[in-house]
Amino acid sequence: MAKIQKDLFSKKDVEYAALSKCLAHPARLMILDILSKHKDRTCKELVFDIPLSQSTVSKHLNDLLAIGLICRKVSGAQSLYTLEWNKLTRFFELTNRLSKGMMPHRPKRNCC
Amino acid sequence: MAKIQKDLFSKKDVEYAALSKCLAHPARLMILDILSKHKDRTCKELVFDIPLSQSTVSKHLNDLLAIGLICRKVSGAQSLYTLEWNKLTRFFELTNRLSKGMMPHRPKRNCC
DNA sequence: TTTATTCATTGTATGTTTACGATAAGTGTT
DNA sequence: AACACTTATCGTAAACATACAATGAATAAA
Repeated sequence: MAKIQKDLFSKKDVEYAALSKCLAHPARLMILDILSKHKDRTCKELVFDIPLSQSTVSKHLNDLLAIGLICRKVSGAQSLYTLEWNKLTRFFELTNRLSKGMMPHRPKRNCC
Repeated sequence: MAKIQKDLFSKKDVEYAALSKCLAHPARLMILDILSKHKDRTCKELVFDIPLSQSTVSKHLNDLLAIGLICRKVSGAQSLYTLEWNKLTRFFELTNRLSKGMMPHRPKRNCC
């Protein structure tokens, strides 16, 4: 019983949780950051910047691909990765909505 | 070798990844949402709203406690949980900063 | 056609997460 | 003191995540 029981929760929460999980690793944050500052990057270039093995970086790229945060284009012997801006924007918008849904209730003082 | 190699990445990325991981489960999102709309909640009340067992909800509460997103006050036989607004605000601010650091480079058209 | 380059995938080891039932530990009640 | 109530923790099990070396597959270069 390790799998999250998705059917028990709202679609919105499940989607946001899945996106959050993708941002829950420093290497994946680095990849997104690098891709946001360059039109595209090859796997090799990313491996050069990220202090992990080629196969591990490739795995992280797969995770980001799977949820649609990045895109792959094969070009000869190499793979070109680009950022999926629409998906990233969606995450930021969802966070904003979440923030706006919670923060209005914020009290003047905290408890702890 | 399953542990994230924290020393290989920036403090900022490690902190943001840890916070993201806490938001990466629908049950924990529910807890934060409920606590944002009520001054405090007992464990029992949260268990009533969340479709998981008492011990599992308690575990999620511990995770949120550990990173400082919520606070516990013992009151007689029960535990009162409250939201740590400062910590939640910090997450939203970090996301905003991340967004601002990435989005300026957004091109007019996407690749895929 | 060999050889090198690039990258995904496979195999493997280990640690973590999710989940529940059962139990323990505390408080309040009778 | 005995009982019920609330909650944390322990024990357990299965799935998932992290990481690397090795291998495979495809392209480019010699």
